[in-house]
Amino acid sequence: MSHLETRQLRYFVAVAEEEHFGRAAARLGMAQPPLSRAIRELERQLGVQLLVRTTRQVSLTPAGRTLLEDARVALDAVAAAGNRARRVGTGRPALRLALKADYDAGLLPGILDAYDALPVELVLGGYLEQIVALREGRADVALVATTFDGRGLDSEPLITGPRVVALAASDPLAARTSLRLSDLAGRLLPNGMPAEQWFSGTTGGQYRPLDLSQIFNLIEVGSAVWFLPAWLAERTPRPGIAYRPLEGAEPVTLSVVWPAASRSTAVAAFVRVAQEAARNAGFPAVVAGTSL
Amino acid sequence: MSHLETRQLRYFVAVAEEEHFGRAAARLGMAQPPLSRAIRELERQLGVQLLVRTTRQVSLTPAGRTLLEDARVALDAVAAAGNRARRVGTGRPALRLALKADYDAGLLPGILDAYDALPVELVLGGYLEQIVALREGRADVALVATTFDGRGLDSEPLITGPRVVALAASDPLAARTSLRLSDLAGRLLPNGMPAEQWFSGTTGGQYRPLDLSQIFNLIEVGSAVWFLPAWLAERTPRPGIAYRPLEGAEPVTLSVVWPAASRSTAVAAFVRVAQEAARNAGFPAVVAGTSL
DNA sequence: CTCGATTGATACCGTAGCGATATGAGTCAC
DNA sequence: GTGACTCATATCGCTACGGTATCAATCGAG
Repeated sequence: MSHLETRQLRYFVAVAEEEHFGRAAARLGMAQPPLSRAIRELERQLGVQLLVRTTRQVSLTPAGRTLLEDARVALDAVAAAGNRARRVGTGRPALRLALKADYDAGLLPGILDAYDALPVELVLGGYLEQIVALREGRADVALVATTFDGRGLDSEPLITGPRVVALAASDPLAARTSLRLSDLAGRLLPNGMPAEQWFSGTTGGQYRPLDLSQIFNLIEVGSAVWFLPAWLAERTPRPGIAYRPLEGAEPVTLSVVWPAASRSTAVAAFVRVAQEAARNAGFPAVVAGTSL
Repeated sequence: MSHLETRQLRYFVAVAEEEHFGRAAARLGMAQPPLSRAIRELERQLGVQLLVRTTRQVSLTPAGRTLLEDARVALDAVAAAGNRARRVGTGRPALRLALKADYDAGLLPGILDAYDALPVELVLGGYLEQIVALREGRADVALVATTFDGRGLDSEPLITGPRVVALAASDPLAARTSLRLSDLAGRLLPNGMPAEQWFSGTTGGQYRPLDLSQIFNLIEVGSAVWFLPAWLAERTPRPGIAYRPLEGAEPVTLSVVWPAASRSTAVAAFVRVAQEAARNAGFPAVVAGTSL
């Protein structure tokens, strides 16, 4: 029984995700025939059929589905091993904190002030990049503002607040004291996504991310609305923008997240400091209906 | 930047564990020169020195130590991915329960009776084999009777009881109502290990395992003593053997353990059934000093 | 100090296996 | 039925992996 190689798993993940040999091969930067052969060899090695191929469709068998899940975890673990070793060997040690720009609710200065165990490097990125950075060992800890797939990750909540909607002050809807999602049907988010799709679990892969100032520009001129946590809205008052509570939306929790396998004392200390900072920040329970 | 392959990690783990290229090559079933070259290439890829070589000694750098740890985790994850896929694809589904023979505290029949989600396959093995089987995906859940390295594993306690010592009924020490570890200095355990080493964190790799009947034979004739959980002793009364409480020993907890990454409902159901069975078994809080 | 033993590095070679190109075969749309 | 699409097969070239032979450095014995 020969050993599995990460190359085989990478190839399989590509095909399984694309459900298409040609696209998977393109994504991997190789031709389709050797990819087909590699997958066939993988199936022979495992003694298991992973994919059902017709000439028009590629679909996963149950074994393929479990392998897809497990292979992603395994590939992350391999990448993390390399990244962590590379990092320990080169450069001075530092705690790498994955952060979404401006999403720290004002806690960051206090945390960095109080955290003296190690210098802190910031790894900026959106929600998905944060999680991937943790899984691949490119970040040690993250501040994350959404519910997330917690496989292999531990977290502690820091602060919680309702979700609010940001719209142009001149918008007719700004006259209302609170809004519902259905009020915003037909409006667009800053990234171009229809507002009513926001809570329906879209990946957003096809929508381009923007930075905060671009977002606020779009909102001010009335060409977009946006959903954001109240603790973020409080910190960014803008004359041309009105924030209104969004009824029926789940509250948003800012959490500190780290790999469950981590036994780093530096990470543990950071978590403690962050929790302390959140308590001291004294976020009041924001009452729904408060005008921000 | 090229990708890490499991072959590179396997080679590195072998060299790092042996701290010797020749022995590592032998263990891998290959010649030494290509192994040296592979490690050098791995260091080049990571841009980090992993090993310090002199002609007489190979030792790990800090980066090498972290890579050794992470690589073992990653290799386990890869192996688990393959094993789980192989298993899902072939044969009927079953819950594979890793078990140390006779260590179920009598809970097993009740659990198997109540567990009807899936047929259950038993995977027998000692403590270490149980943990490895879970990590490599060869078992779904285990009943474990020792504290263990919980990295990547979740557990729930089932029952707890004091540790007792088993010795021949004719042994002079059997006249005492309770014993301390120091009373047993010079005695041997059934596997040949000196009794006083039992709690000093030995790996026991050099001592051969025995099955319960062999163990009890050795104890009956007075050539060995043994430490075991009270809930195991209760279930195996033997005329020629006396059980005495062991003062100063930690209580032993029987736990149900599973991979933290598992989201299998079959495993979750098993855990619930096992906890229920443990409650119903009505193990009384065993008072230290009780004669068994 | 010299010599042999030990151990990792270097040089060189044969080949397995990986990936590319060309082509075949099955299926669907029209 | 024909053309487009998609995966499988056939074949070839080359990379890179592993083996053998040898060198170089270190250490211990005498």
